[in-house]
Amino acid sequence: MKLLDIGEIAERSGVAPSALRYYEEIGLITSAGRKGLRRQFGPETLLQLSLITLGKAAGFSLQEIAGMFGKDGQPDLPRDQLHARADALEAQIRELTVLKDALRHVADCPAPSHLECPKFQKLLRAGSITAEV
Amino acid sequence: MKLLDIGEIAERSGVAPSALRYYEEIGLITSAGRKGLRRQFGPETLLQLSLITLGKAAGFSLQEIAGMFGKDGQPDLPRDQLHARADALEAQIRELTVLKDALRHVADCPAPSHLECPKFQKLLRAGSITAEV
DNA sequence: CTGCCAATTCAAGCGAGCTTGAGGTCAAGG
DNA sequence: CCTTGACCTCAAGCTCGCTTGAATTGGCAG
Repeated sequence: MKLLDIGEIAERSGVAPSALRYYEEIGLITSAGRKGLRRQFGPETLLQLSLITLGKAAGFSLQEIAGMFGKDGQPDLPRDQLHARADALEAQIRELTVLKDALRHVADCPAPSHLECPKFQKLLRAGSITAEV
Repeated sequence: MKLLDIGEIAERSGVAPSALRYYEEIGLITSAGRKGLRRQFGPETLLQLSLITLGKAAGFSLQEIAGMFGKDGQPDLPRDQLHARADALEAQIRELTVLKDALRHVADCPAPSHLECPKFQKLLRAGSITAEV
């Protein structure tokens, strides 16, 4: 099995070496061992980093991401909790869709004040996050 | 026009008063004026806060959110930039979908190591975030 | 008019997620 | 064998997004 050192991982994943060391420190990833002082990572680390990057973009904390996929990329969680996570993601996807539609609306609607535009308000309310206005 | 003071806004939006003051400080929202010392907010602030909350959940920084919708809830950006933002959101939605599917996969796939499961790898690669493994 | 209580300011502090810098080690190429 | 440079550790520092606390003000009910 071919091992990669931190610079290689950094370059191919786009994650800075300092960040990779930090991730290891908090137990989010694990190095396969050391060559001298140098950490050696297995290639699966690249896949894990894809997941981590993905999760971060989604607004999850590193702790939450660690909870979804253990250090080794295996889930620590029981199935139903994973599905619950997936459900939460679906909800978030719906919210993002609302935001996206809101943006498209403001880009296109000629109304003077979007916040007063009924269509716009309806969009937001569809997000179900809206406070009781 | 009915104005609300900060406590009312906080309660109805779920955003803490200290956070609201902070948002005003950084120019993300604007108060309609003061009654004595007390900030008074127009009801449209509640809608703005919905957008802000939405944007935060999506992983945007307050600066980025401010860029999408100006202080007054009106966009500062030209149409095409707004559409570009929306496009970026769509991309993010696709990524989230990948993450969601990945979670469902790990919940259901009986394979010993998901990172080695071809289906799983295909899922990740579909996210197009994956480094060249 | 009094007193309460919600609101104010301002400075300091906090947790997350890294980055930076100083000083040290060591694997590999010439 | 020697140099180079990528790696190491550890502590300190930084940005973001707030929260907390102390000291003060002032709107409003009684």
